[in-house]
Amino acid sequence: MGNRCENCIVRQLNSLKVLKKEELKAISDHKVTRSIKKGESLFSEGEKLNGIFCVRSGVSKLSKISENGKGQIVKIASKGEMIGQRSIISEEQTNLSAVALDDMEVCFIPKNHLIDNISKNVEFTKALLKHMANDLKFADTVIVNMAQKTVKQRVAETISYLDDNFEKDKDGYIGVILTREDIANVVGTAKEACIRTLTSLKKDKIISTQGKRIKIEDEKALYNIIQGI
Amino acid sequence: MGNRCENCIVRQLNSLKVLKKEELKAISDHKVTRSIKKGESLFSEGEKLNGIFCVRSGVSKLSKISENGKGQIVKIASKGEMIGQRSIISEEQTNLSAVALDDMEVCFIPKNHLIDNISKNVEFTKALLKHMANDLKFADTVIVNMAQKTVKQRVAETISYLDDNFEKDKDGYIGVILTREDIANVVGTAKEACIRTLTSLKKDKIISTQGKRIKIEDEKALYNIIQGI
DNA sequence: AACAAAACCTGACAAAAGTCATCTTTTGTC
DNA sequence: GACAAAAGATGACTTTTGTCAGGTTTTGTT
Repeated sequence: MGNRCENCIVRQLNSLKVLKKEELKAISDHKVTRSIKKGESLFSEGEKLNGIFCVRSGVSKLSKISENGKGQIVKIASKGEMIGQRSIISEEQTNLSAVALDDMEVCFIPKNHLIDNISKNVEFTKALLKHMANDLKFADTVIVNMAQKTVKQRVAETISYLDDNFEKDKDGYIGVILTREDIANVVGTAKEACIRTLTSLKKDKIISTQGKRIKIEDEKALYNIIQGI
Repeated sequence: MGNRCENCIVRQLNSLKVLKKEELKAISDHKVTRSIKKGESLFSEGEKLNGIFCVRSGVSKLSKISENGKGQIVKIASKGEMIGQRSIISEEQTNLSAVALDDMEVCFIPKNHLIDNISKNVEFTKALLKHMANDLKFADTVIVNMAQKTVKQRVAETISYLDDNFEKDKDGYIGVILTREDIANVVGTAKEACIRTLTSLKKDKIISTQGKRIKIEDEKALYNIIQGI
């Protein structure tokens, strides 16, 4: 396997970037690169993880199943994202499931090599800490949105989020392809309500679609909807 | 001020417990103990904090105002809780407001003394990291609940949460006194819907109330409601 | 290209929750 | 203890969202 962490561009995007060359080498010697096909699962809720996944390419959804059986997507993770850090840090089974939305390439980094670094390298721990602080802030915002915004506002917000955080394709469409049901599961609503909302946004020329692909046509109007104007 | 951190019981409840005696002394020399009256604010959304607050007694609500003007309570913090850590770690203005629900006693610990410890003491950073990982897990659960549970389930969940996490008074009532509106703002619903739900729970002898005080009468039934049974 | 499976869409209706208006009770203060 | 202010409660009505049932289109596979 010629993919050394030291040379991996993905690393620049996450907390691993603060590690020194030797530390990265140690990790690289023990990591395993895996290919995951669209629809396959990286791990499931309740599993005990033995390490984290670093996404090299492709996109994964992280979701949690509620008692009533509906799944809630809590995060869409793509290139550079590290998946599973939280449960490694708190040393407990994972509270989320991860499923590939694309064909993916991920590196699996065994737990003990990370824990070594957490114990020895304050910079790394600090980087993780900052990252987690940001996740937490984001989570607070999501809670407020869930609690107080309408389905339409949340759909608009989700589209805007995807547009901001993932590259667009050649035609200007948002580069992550989600089914309507997946979008509904991000938004926290029923598939039908999600479809209806998208239809209404299309009618108002705020977005356009082609199959599952979505393009924003009127950014300002979308923003106004998010704000509830 | 005779209250030295080294001797403070509250410290046992949070990440400060891993600090060594000398480190605590340094913090203690620079902390300021403050009394905050019921209804007063510790800080407001958007403020830049110069340190964190460690709660010695009393209870505070941490909330976020959404664009439509409604407040969402994200956390109820009581004895031992450290307030403001997140924004100190990510070095940005706070995303929450903190208001006292009780008369409170808090210790203000200036930022630079904490940052010292974060940089020098890996154990402390690790403790913070674990704490934040737990907060994040909890936040994920709240997101799912908000997205997928009914108001009744969420009200029940909130009562159960308060019952589990705060001491009860002599008569067995939950020890945190929230207004109906505050409960609604935790649950993410309107005051009226919250009141109606509590009324219905009373009718079914699942809880009883006396003024603002709430007592759980039928824990099992409450649990079933949370589960949507 | 044909087919099946999956995903998408729409209508009709039911349930949940929000809003407004009004009244009652509690709380705090003089 | 009287009073005003705040909080609680309830009814009537509207809006939002969920559910079910039925179609259509897209996608992937052979």
